[in-house]
Amino acid sequence: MGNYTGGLSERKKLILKAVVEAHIEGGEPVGSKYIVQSNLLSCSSATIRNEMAELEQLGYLEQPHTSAGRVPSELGYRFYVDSLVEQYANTTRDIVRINQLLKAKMSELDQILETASKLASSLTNYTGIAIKPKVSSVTMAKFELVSIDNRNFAMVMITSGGTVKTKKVKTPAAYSPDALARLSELINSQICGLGADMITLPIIMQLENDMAENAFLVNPAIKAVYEVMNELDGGELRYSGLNRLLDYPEYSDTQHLSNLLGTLENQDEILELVSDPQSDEINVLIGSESPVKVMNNSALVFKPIKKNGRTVGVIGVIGPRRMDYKKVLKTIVEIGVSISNMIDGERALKQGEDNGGDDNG
Amino acid sequence: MGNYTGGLSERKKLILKAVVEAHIEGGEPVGSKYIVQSNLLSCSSATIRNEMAELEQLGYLEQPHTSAGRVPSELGYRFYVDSLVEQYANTTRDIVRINQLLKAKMSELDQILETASKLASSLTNYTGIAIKPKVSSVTMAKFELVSIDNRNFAMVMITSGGTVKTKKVKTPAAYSPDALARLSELINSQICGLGADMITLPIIMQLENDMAENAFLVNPAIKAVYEVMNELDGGELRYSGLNRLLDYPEYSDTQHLSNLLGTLENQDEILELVSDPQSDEINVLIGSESPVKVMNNSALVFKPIKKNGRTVGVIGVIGPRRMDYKKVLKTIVEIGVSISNMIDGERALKQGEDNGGDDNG
DNA sequence: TTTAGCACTTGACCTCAAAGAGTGCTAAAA
DNA sequence: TTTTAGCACTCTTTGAGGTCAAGTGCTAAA
Repeated sequence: MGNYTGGLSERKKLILKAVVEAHIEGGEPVGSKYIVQSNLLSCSSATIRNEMAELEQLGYLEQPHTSAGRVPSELGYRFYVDSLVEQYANTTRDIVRINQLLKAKMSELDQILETASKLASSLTNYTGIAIKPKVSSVTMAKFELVSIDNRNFAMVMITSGGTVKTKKVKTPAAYSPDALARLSELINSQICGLGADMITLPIIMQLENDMAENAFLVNPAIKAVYEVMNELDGGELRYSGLNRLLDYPEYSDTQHLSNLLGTLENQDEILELVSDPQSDEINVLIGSESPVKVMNNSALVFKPIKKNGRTVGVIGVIGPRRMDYKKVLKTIVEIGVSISNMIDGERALKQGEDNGGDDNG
Repeated sequence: MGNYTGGLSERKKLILKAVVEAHIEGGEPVGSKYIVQSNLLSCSSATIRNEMAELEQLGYLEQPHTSAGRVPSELGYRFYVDSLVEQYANTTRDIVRINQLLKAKMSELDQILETASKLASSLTNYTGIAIKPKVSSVTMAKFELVSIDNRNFAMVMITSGGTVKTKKVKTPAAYSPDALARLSELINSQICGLGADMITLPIIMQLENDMAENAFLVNPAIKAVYEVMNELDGGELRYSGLNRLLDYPEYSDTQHLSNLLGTLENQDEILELVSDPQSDEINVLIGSESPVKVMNNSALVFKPIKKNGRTVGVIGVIGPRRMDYKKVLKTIVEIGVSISNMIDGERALKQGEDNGGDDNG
């Protein structure tokens, strides 16, 4: 990219940019006169009108009705955002402040992400999202079985990613402490390192065999392992600042807002959306670029959070299509870097092994 | 109560009930003519008008403006609800279906409550809430320390209530397996059974003393304990069906809706509200009966979930003041019973020490 | 290629009158 | 004493009509 002009004259670009920014700010169609007043250009409104008519024909602008000003089309936003992305791809300034805001009692990733989402929301005035996304190929690194009473024990699992999960297991019959210790031993030696799809029936039968008269403990335990793996696989999705949606007239249509809220709550669609990012850096989905229909009038900006090259979370914001992309991109990039610094200790940006080389624009 | 008439003639009660139900259904002021048409009463509209005028003077009805019909006042709803509460206080039927709906992959209380909230929302068409409420006097029953690597370990804590919580602990220096075992031993003997406010400095210093050269492990561990206790203390609050709020014109005022969403998201106020129920059975807060100002036009119906006499959660719904209390009360009671059955195994309804008796409706 | 000017279109907004719903009150009926 | 019919009154809702301002497209001149 870099010098790719997109087929637009320099003046058209300026006008397009002016229209987009004016519309983002005001929310209303932008007329030729307004552009002239902002004197970014030295020409008359008639000239602007001609240019705008062409921009409309090219698909960058739209006209709600004959005598209204112009509004950016999806393509218009896309053009605008692409130019911004170049600009912000490698921003790392101003992060000090965000670092400070995030630093409060943060130790677990979940908490970091949730706080980050709140932060993103309050800094941008849109709705923030935080996701612990679908992580395929989770394996277990370590098990510990903790007795609660002789019919219940807690299963503590540490995944390859370092996440700790616990699950209470209720056994069909009373067990002895020895049986539990033996089970722990076996699971640690047999199951560790396996993914969900590698724990097959033969392995389970072998376990039952090895447990002899305590075979009844195997099934509930394995079930717990499965459940945890699936839980991790599902991911968790949290929003903050949902009420900020209401600040924008775009969502004054009750039906539309209702649909959006419903979709957001359902989680599945959104999770799928962000679990499969196009870029490892910042992603921007404008309107119908998102496969979720109800988001046709909205935009979604998000950024995967990586640790040692693996995606461990996502942060972002959701808002109207006429989102203040400038502010949002900046904020999300900064928060992203800040989180990376936090969870990776010093070496925040390690050279990716297969992430396709360099990323300095 | 039972036969307490509330000072109203039987006819006034009938009229009040008719007005409330008509308004709940239609959302609009109810005129005298409408009441006549529903022929629950055999008298003319003029008579109804006289009665309604009196009901208004008594404070049970309100008139939005001179030539509109009547709308129930808060007092009117309260009267209506109180009569319903009598009716539903001991319902236990129809629970079979709810039982089935809840039975999917339910093992942990968190999951049960969240699913119950969704269920409540979809059955009533209002917004469902599920809460693991503020539980003061949490103590720890058991600790287990699981090594991750020589600078990190996971702390597994089982509370007096049987909840299992884990916390990752990062140590300021590398530690030996022996040190960890020793720490585990000490914590289990010293901290178990203590509440958050009983872990005092002398105790911590004693621990450090006992750990000798491994004293550096004590502080991070104790910090983790504190964090878990506070977490439990805070409770967790989940909503489902937020979009259903939009089905009601009461929330078409954007500003109002925004405030409500903000309050709901903030959690603190709502948690406090439901953590201190007036009744162990079903609670109904109508409009300004709730101390949360933004809920003046809303109603909150909730029911504590008890296990062995201790409150372990809350389920309920939030909706407009003109809520279909009949349906909601029935639904919440039924879901509540269903959950109780589930988490208590067989003896779902233990003879309350102070819950007062039988319940075969 | 740019600009000035003008006719035209369109949604936003205001006013006004009519319609409709529901009341309170009075006087007659039960 | 209670209920009912009838009527005048009040207030909101709705729609038509008219004005206004914004912004355009187009033409002709610079």
